[in-house]
Amino acid sequence: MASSSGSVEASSASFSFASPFEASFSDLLAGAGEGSANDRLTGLTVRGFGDRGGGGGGIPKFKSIPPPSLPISPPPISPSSYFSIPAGLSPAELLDSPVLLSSNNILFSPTTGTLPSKTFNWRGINSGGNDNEGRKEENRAYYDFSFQTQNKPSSFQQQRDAFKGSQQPWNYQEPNIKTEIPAANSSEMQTLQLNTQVNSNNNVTRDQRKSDDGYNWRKYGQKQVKGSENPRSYYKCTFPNCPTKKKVERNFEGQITEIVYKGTHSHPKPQSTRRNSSSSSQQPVHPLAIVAVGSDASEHSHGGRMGVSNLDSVATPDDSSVSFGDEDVDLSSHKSNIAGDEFDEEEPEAKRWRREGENDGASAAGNKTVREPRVVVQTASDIDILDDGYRWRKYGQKVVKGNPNPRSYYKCTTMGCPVRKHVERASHDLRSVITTYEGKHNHDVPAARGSRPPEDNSHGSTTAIRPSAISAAPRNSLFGQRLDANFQSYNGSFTLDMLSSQGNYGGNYMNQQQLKTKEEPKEDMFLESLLN
DNA sequence: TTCTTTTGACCTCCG
DNA sequence: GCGGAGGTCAAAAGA
Repeated sequence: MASSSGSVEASSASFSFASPFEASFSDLLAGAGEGSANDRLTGLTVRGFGDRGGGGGGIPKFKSIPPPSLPISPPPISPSSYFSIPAGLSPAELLDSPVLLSSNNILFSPTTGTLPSKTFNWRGINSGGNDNEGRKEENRAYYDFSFQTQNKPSSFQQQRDAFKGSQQPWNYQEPNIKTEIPAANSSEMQTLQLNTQVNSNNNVTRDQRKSDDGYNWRKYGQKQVKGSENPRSYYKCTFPNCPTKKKVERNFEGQITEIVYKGTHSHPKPQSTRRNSSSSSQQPVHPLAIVAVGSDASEHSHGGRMGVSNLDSVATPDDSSVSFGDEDVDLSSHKSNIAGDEFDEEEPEAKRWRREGENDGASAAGNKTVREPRVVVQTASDIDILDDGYRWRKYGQKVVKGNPNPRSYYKCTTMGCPVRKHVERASHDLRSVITTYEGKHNHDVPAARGSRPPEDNSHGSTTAIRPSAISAAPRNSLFGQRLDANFQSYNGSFTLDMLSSQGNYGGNYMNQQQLKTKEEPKEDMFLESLLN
């Protein structure tokens, strides 16, 4: 697959945003290309969705997630947010929509634990930035973002201009974070990599390596795992007696596609002054990378394999105290027959998925569904990675044990595709979103954003929820609140341009709750049972 | 000199 | 018991 890479080096920050408008990518490049060699985009990573197993219909590698508890300062419910909900779009519906889960694709490194103290200086991207000013507005950084919806012609261009302009006091001073701009076309994921670090390429000099998560890691192994073209690196926390490990997978460009943490740090985060070791920490992270957070329950009983079969303990780079016990993420608790699936109530869901996932390549042919669980824990700032390029339809919602937050169930709208996912806010941190993927897509990423999925044409009653509809918006932690009832308190001027201009997703979204698909009585019943 | 990364070999688990 | 796959070790190399 042809690819090019480039990066934007801003004065102090790198950023990423997802562009649902792949057609305008060249525009972005052209626009961003203005400036010095170091300031211009030097790389547009065009990369297909990595599909595990090498098959054409692999699960998209939107697998990066920040560790469960990035020390992101909980955003105040800021009424100052320039956020407005388009007419006809109720906040409640908005809250439920995965569309909102893709506010943007500024993907902070999953291992970055310093987010809270950082500000993102959007101005700096093109104007050279004003750190002082950026800092002043740090508190507003997540909210003072707005973009207009009225002018539709070239949303992407507008976004580009918006980035270039100085209208977004959206500050984030994380000099080392590489961000990417994913977009999708019919069969691949395009990633615009915006590297604001000193280096213009993907390589990071050793001196610049700084553990994003604040911890120090030592690489102790690397393997080429079966079913993945990406090598997997193994890291241990260098702190004495700390059992924490992590696995990092990178694509051929060195971008992190997956991070799996195992264990819990037995120590506080080291001071950042010292040199850190993790080479992965400064590597670009695929915007859709999932930090498959999970650890094997057997961790302490034997030196068994790491895995995501259980979520007994999830080490987070940022907050080692956070763990996903059975009460937090009880994957085995819900035995509901979702959409007709027969769940083995005795078998942990993730484990079951994993087991079934070993039967490769059966889903599309109507055989046993190939399932590859991907538990994604995201902070609100990273929820945009839910923009996986696929289209989802909500078919259920329920509150599961251990988490007062409702879990939304979504199904890939592509006909015959068995993939489902459910999304819920972490009970321990409302700003974290846990997404679990089930199955592998047996099709390419849907075509151009803005176009309606086939189901839309064939089934008038079916509404595709386009998670990426507004993904081009700069990350705004406001989105982190969108699932909260307090979301309605936002009365800013944020308008969902893409919602209205890109395939009428706003409208689709608005109706998602209403548009129960007729062809899925089971799901309706399921939902009803949940609501009762 | 120290620390980190690389990499082949070995170990462990599981079907 | 065997083989495959993933995880870990540890010597060598590199920064």
